[in-house]
Amino acid sequence: MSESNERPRMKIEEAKDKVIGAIAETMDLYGVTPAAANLYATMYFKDQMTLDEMRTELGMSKPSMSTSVRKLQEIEMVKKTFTRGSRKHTYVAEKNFFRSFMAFYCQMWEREVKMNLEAIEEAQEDFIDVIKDSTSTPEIVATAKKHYDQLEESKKYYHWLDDLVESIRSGKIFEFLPKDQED
Amino acid sequence: MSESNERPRMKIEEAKDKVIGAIAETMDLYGVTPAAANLYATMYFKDQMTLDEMRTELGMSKPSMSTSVRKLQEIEMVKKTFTRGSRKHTYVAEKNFFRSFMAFYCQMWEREVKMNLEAIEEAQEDFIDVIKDSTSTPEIVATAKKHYDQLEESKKYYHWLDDLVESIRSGKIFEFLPKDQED
DNA sequence: AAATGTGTTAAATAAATTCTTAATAAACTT
DNA sequence: AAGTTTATTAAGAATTTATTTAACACATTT
Repeated sequence: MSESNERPRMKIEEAKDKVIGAIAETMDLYGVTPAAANLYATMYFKDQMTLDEMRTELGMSKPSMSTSVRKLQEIEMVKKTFTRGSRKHTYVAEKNFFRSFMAFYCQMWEREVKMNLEAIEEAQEDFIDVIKDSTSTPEIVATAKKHYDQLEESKKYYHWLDDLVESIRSGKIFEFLPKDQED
Repeated sequence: MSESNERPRMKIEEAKDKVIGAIAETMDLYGVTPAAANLYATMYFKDQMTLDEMRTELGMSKPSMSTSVRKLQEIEMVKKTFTRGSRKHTYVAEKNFFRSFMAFYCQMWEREVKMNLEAIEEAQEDFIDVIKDSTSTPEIVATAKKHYDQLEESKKYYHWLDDLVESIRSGKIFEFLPKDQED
């Protein structure tokens, strides 16, 4: 077994760990738990993993792996695969960062656009009511109008963000910014 | 004072609160503390604020406001302004979401590109050493090569992300995706 | 120069989140 | 159909993070 090829084996592990550390560190700035971040980074170098393999590899509990892998599935960074003959579920990490980027940011931005535009529409209606209200003093009307206009202006941004999402989803953005740039 | 224009005044506050709530909720998904998120959203409807005004407005401690506003300055969503005659520092919220977007994501992505590319370069050097190492078995060499190629492929993504940052910083992206789209 | 007002830092408390152990449910095998 | 394996859910423990209170430092004014 130990044919003294221990050193290169160790070096491979160290090299992987450098990348795993960097990926995990950036990921948990993305609102992912440390366990999920480590898990994804670990899976990045594996073909596929079962929950038990994850547990032994990361030295954590199985439920922790279960919830982490589910979170990663939600943001489409991990997919469940069908492995014939094994009763255990197997999971594969998305290794194409373009797809991870698309899944993560489009989901996040769409949510942001939806939530904020809804709030803005409601608020604008309220401001209009105040402007039309005869009991409002001129000063109050002026304030309402100012806020209304500010919100109206901000909508441009949310529409732009929506366009950005669409151009990423459709792949059109890669006509503007090619994937394989030379420099 | 109370000329029975209480109702429109209240309605304005309610309308603002709807938007403040939405902004704050999306913001703390961005790795900002609740206090900072609420603070920014509150400042969004104000011309400028001092630390004491923030404290009374949000009902929180002054150090909390101090650290929050500093965090917001770091991501360039708040700027310090010079107010003649007042000893208190005054702060203004960035109200142009395009600029906030630019500051926040460019900073985050640049950091990510830098960190991960550094780790990748180091790891790739290690993999090359393993490949050249005479004590490495063919199987180990194959593994090292596979990982090396996977990292090489991933670099395309980071270069693309870097290009994206550049096109946002320069404003070139708005030639591709205009700010004022009609639909 | 002393004193007041303002902002920041440090330590401690409070709150929230993450992880684990234990129990339950589901699915597959014999 | 019973038993075994696997995954999930629920509840509890522990760590981490956020906020506050208290002390400090700085600056400005008198």
